[in-house]
Amino acid sequence: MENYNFKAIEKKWQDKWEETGAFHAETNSEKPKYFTMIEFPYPSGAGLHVGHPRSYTALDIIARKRRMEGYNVLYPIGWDAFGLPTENFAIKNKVHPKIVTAKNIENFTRQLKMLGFSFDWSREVNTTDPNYYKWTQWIFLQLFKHGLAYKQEMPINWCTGCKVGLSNEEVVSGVCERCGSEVVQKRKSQWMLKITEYAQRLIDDLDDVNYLEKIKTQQKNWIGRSEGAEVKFKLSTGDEMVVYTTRADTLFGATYTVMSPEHPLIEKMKDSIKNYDEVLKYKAEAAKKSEFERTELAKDKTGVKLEGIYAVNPANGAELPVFISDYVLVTYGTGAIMAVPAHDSRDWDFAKKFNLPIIEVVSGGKNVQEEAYTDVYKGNMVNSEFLNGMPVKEAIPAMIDWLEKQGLGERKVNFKLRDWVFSRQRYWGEPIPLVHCDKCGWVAIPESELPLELPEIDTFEPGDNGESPLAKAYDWIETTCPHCGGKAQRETDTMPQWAGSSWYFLRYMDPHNNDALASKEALEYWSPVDWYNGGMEHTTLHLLYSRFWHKFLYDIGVVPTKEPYMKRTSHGMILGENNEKMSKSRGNVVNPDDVVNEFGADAFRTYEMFIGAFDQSTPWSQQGLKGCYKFLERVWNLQSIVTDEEGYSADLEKNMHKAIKKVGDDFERMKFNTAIATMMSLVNDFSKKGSVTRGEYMTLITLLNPVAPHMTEELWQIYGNDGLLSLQPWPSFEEEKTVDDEIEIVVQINGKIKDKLMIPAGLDRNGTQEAAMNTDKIKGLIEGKTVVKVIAVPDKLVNIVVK
RNA sequence: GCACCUGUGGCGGAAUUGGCAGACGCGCUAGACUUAGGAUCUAGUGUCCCCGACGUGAAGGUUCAAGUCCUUUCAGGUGCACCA
Repeated sequence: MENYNFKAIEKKWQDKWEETGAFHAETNSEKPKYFTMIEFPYPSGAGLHVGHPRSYTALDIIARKRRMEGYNVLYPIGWDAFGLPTENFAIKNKVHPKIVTAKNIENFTRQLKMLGFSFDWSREVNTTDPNYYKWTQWIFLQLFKHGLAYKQEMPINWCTGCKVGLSNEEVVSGVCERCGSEVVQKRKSQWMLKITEYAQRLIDDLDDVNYLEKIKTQQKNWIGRSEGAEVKFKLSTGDEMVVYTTRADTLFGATYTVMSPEHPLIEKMKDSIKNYDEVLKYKAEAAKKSEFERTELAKDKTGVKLEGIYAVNPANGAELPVFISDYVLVTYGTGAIMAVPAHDSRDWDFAKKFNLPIIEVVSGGKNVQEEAYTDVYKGNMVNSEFLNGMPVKEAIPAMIDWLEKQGLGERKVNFKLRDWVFSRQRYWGEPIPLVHCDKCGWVAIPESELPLELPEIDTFEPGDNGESPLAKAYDWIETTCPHCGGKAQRETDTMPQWAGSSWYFLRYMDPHNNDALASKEALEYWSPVDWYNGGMEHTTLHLLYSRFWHKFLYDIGVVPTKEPYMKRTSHGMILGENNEKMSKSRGNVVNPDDVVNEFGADAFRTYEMFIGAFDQSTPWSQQGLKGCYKFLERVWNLQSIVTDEEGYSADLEKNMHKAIKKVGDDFERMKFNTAIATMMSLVNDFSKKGSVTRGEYMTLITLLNPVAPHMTEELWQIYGNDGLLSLQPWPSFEEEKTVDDEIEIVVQINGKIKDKLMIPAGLDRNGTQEAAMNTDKIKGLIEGKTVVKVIAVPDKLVNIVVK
């Protein structure tokens, strides 16, 4: 027996798999299909993080098991390669992002290949490849043609130092994450996508998919559906102010109203507002505040009363003051509210600050002068005329019915979800394939001109005014209008990184197609993705955006399913040994190259799966890694005690069947750690016994193959088997052989364990009870006491209740 | 502030359904082999006044029986941030 030489073994089998195309998926094979997918990585300069392989190994195990179960498996890989870090690196080092990207991809490819994932490399996609982004642009054009893309003035985060637009993630405490300069809001005309049109469907169709419950919850919270009413308030100017409320029941408790500073009515009424100067000043201050400041000052409410104006409460005719305040958002509801300080804590804060009356209309809480009472499940209406005595849950619809009858308001559903800001003033993204013509406005370029490639430019820095670097590519910008043939200019904004990742799973189905994003045939065969695993950090935006695009593509007949992903799971983070997030600055980064070099890919994969509960974050441990290496070595060394016997030995037969069942089930439940623990126990059994039959050994390495594929392939070959172990059938078990003949049960007296005994498995309730009561120990313990009750659970325990 | 998740030995974690808490691994202790051991093998390892009792962040409750269910509470993490 040779020593376990992982370096030679791993290289050998990786080459073999590649030569034989072992993991290539075939469209329209006779076998049932299985499409399993991980989030394709952003090829950063830092290389692979030990967090990446956690997800990749997990679904590699699923993919490999499915192949062994006879499925035609698609387990693809690609690159989400547009994006800021690459562009920033390019600016700093004056290299073309294309070159940086190619280099990073090369490194990532080397690292992924060294880990032996069973990806179908022939289907590799790259979002920055013009043949790929041709179709990203094509989808955008369809959205544009269907009226789902529009241009609007939106504020962006603008770094005064770097002179670039920043994403929200790059703004830390109001300053630029990289240079520390002040970040201000700058208004820019931006492309928007109408995701809000799909809000309801994005909630409803969650019923049809198998996502982890917490993922569904996050999606729903993000979309933020609320049911309420729009209520019309007459103003003293004769204008009408519409407010949105979910608590129509509290209308009698409204003591003032608030409009957001940006509300259009303010300008309309400027002649009636006596303190308009003050109002303008407040508006200017609010506009200056960054999003960050507005939220930071959440508790300290500010505002200005509109002098000379009042609103009329439609319920009781009361005259209410009208304020403007930045705690009311122009983007949500109608941009105006009725304030009920007794039953809303924000209104309560504001009322206290401005000394406004607080009227209780729901009883059941503490003194509303001390604290707002917001519970909607307890309490009854008071001070509310026809609503008095009703519980809140009844009062809400009763009030809305009344408002509708009087023509004073109507039911209304609102969503927190906003339309998707789709423009980036950046170079390294997909060009938006539109031109602006003075005569025709925004016009789509003909689909035959796709892809619209990024122009070659020398400097990737954005302009001083925050335009895209493309704004300086004058030759590229100037073009003719496809509609009227006149002069026109190209759009210089590019798409966000979310674009390419919103549909990449479709491209995997048919990655080299030049006539469509994928053929009808491929889409029909492979859709939907059966199992998609990724980080919890992508479960809101990325998932929502790609579901939105997919629904749109479904509506226009491009894809055959409503939902892109049938099953979505998430993995936890791997932390540094010190229990902190891994980062260069904390000096706790583990490099996969080092691990593989020292212990091999199989040990790395095994440890990544053994490290802890898959969905939980957990710290790295070099010792734990060593333990897994030792386990593999023990499996390897079992060779010295293998017998010629083909089947299972009599004394270990049950263990074998149990293990096959347990390992298979655990893989499916993503309990990889306990699956490996089961195999470790099996190895312990063999060692203890001092021998293992060839049949047992072959089953063990087959079960272990998805986790440690290289070593098990080698052992498979050493034992004279033909073909790849990776393509052998998954071991089967017999249910009846997973049950022991005799089972140890526990005998309790008053819930405390007093005795244990072996009884035949499957013995009924009475038999179990009888056996338990008749041991000498138990007889002695219950002697002289009154047996009140006996609970017998077959195959488990007997509990004797005595007095 | 709101939502979601997690609290179990010295450590990572097990305990699919309410039914033997601590599987498996690490670490530690002792022994064997050895010139040597950061190698390998064997045995032990929740706590305690070691009979027996106590133990799953804390306090209550339901139950014959609770890590698991309910109520309250504390701590940590993640997401969202005045969404009316």
